[in-house]
Amino acid sequence: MPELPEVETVVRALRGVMEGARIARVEVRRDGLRFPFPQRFGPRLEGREIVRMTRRAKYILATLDDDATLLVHLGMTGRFIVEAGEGFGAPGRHHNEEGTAFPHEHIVFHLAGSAARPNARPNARPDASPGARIGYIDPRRFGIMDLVAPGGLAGHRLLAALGVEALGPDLTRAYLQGAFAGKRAPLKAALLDQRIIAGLGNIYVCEALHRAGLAPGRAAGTLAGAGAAKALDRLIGAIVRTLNDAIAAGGSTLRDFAGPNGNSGYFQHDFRVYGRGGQPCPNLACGDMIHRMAQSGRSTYFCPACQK
DNA sequence: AGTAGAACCTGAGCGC
DNA sequence: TGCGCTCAGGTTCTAC
Repeated sequence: MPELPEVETVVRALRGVMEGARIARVEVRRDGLRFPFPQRFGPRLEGREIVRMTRRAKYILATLDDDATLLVHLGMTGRFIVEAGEGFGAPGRHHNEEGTAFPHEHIVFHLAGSAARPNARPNARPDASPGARIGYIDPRRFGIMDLVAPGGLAGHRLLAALGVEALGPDLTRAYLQGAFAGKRAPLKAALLDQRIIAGLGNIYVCEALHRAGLAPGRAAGTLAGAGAAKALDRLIGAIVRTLNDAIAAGGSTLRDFAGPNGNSGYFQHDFRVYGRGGQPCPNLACGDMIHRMAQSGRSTYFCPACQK
């Protein structure tokens, strides 16, 4: 579940449990995910308090009380499952009958009980997570976990190259005019490029392009000219509205994803084009069908009549 | 320089 | 039931 709205949903859910809590113990069950875990990953986390949970693009950032940062990317299939301290809730979710871990649970964070957190921040809920257990599950292991030294966040190789935050104040007409100028790459590819706008993924690019009435195959550079200012404004508005609507819906749930609280998002019911090849265009006046095509190896869904 | 395609992994779904 | 094929929310490296 890994585009910006899903990551934001996860951060909000984890914030209520982890912010102000202390990490008592970490189970590290393999050497790494997409990349190897840093040296002494678990021991360096143990005993630390999580001061703040934030998000940058699709990255989850947990600031620790020693100013180091735990950086997490969910890849394609990464997810967290939170269980409150009292035994194991939701039996069978990720433990089998013998109580052994789900095969793809690679990391488990055991938080200290509330009594062990005298320094909990005012906005932390002291009794929300008595010794909560937070498991990280990721079958395909495209996810990332790293521990960034104090002051090293801005220069981190994964964050340094990111473009403007999709829901941030820097996503402006002027910025995109500069970024798209002279680009012959398809608009779809330009929007997926995290170096330009950080946070969009395949689903929300398709959705935003349909809302904006712009064709995914159109050269990005054609939106950079002064004559395309209105179209560019439409695109920015569509991106922001699509993402905000998705966040409000708790993200999108494909297949069996459930959020950390066991809840699933429901924005997938609001998809206008994604996964709807062969179905009628949602624009009532249109009457055409949603088409599916491959762009740089990924599925693009669009309405050839509405999107120009 | 810029772009398609493969690669990294596993699981689900479908047709036969 | 089982096999083989395609596809999947992301990112990065290689080859034209």
